[in-house]
Amino acid sequence: MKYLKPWWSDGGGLLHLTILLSLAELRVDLDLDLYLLLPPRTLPGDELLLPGGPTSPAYALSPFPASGGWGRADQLHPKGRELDPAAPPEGQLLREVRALGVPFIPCTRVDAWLVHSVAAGDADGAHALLGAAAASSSGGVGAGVDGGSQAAPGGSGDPRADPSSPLAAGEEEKAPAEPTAQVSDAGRHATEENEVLRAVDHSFQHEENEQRASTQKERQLQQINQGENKIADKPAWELEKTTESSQERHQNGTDTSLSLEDLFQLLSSQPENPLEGISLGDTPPLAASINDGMNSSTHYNVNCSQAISQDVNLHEAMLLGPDNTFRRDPIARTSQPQEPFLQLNSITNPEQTLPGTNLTGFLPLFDNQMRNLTSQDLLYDLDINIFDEINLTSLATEGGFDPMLVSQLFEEPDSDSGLSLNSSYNSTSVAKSNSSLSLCEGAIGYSTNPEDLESLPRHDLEGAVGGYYPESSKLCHVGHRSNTNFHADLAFQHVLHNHTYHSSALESTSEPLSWPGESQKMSRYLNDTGRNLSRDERHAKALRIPFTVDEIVRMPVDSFNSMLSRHYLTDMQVSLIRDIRRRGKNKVAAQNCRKRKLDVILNLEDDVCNLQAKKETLNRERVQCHKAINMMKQKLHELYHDVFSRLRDDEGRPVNPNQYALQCSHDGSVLIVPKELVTSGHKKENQKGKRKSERRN
DNA sequence: TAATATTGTCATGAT
DNA sequence: CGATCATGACAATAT
Repeated sequence: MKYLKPWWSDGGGLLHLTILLSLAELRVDLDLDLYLLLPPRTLPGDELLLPGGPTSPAYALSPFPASGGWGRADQLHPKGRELDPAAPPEGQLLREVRALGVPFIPCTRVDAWLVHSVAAGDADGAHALLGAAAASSSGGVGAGVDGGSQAAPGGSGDPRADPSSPLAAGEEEKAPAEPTAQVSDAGRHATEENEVLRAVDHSFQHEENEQRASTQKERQLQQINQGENKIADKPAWELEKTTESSQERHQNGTDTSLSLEDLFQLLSSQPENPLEGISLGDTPPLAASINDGMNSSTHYNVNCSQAISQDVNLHEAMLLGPDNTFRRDPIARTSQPQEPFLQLNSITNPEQTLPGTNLTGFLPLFDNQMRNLTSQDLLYDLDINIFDEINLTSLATEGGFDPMLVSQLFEEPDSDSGLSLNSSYNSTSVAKSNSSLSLCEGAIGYSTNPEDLESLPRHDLEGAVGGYYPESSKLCHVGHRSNTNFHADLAFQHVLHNHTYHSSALESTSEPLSWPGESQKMSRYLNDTGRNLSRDERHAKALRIPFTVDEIVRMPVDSFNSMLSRHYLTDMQVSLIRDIRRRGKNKVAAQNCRKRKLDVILNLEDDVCNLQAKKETLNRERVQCHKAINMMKQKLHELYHDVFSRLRDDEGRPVNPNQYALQCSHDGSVLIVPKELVTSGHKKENQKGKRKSERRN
């Protein structure tokens, strides 16, 4: 059981933000929700550690092995206090959600249920969600747009209504702190975003909606601040108008998007509401729901790993309709990856993170986020770090395909670190860390939203990108495009490249998740300028390349060529794609090369150390040998003199050792031989030995 | 601010 | 012959 650090774990209201965003996306786009909320690289058996910031609770999500899915709510157990004892039990919005009367679903519960529902075949649930989404797109979900809350903003909801909730028992609630400051802070964020998004959404401007949207926003903000709990039934056109007037909302810093209460209300009002019967402590309904789904539709009878892909299909069915021009590659259909390819949205912009989660302080922040999540904005990249580039692209979009503008972009002095393949710089070391980086890096997807298509000039669609994958330049939605076939390719490629050098840097880039601030590499992309796209990524955006840099680089050559042939790409696009691929490959090669060189250096250093140690050992042995030899010489010398001291010649006189020498014969006898004879004999023996050796040769 | 490390990119040759 | 890899060299950037 390991703990996974959530990517939004920079504390504060991110947990609540995630909840709200998830609920908001339920309304519009289920797959977005999954993409957004599925914890990256989370596997059954993992325990997800949700953020435990100073104002948000953290929970551990345990898998529910009985149903093969993710944990029931009653298996959620608080972990946050273990990490942060000072953390209050739950935030204001959670209390508000609980007070709605619908079964309370914490953030992780929503995630778990979504996975469970779709993956395990809860067709009803999926249909309900789709219905909600469809109704939303057609304006039928207008109910509750006001953002009114059924719960008292002060947390009047009974947190103990659901005994199974980990939040329920005996947890005190923290009162909102400094709502005014929170609101102003959120407003400042909204202003900053508005300035950027104004250019981005230039093509989406509808002046006639601005006034109404502004009025709505003001009203909603007022309701939020005053804690109004009523849910207004809004007509369909109003919701749609809200959707279309996202840009205007950005400008005003307020929003008319659905509140979480409305979303819950919406979900609860569905006749086949998948949430029915699902309570935190009510397991059988969940299981029944799953079983029903499996029985009612084999279409959803997919395993958990297929859920995401299936969800993409649902999304397409919802957004495009039967007569859309969007074409899915049949090969891609059949080659859906069997393993969950979890991606995350850039929705958790660190810059938008606020520590406070009190109601009045947080809702404006949520409001800001919701602006980016409603309708077509839901598909937008929320990372304002790239808005400058998007802006350029937007200009290109609006004014056609301006080569000058593109060339200017290409000539911009900012030569940020080129590619970012990670995205699997999955962070850095993946091995330690991982790839497709978050925050859009290396995983730039493109929307198939027909609204985006409508907003684009026709010649753009035909000339620049091709007719099959029209994407909005404003989009940086991770994994939104149905490139799941390529995900399999990526995985396969990753395996294939295992025989090559496994660069930690590469691994890190391959990591689908990078914790903000964790990697130095990350800081490089998320610098002070807020720029997080590499040069090639920006160029790709500028030229409206319908593929991510990561795809382009990692795709097998066959897939790459077929991809180029399948899409109508301009020469400039093809050239850029090939350059991106070449540079990406070379970057990886350079990383491998450096790693290899470093390893060689390290190995050489090790060899040097080993050889030095061996040399010292040999030196010591040599000294020992010298000592031993000297001792033996000394003993021999003493023995020699001892023998001669005892020898006497025929006349009884001592034998001079300088004139005679001792010589041992073959039969063991010792002879006293004059040294002249010994030396001459040695010479003769040496000559004989030489002759013998010469004969042998 | 200088020094150093890191990283991306290009050119080139090898596979 | 094209794609890819390996690597030295250079430049930009980060530390």
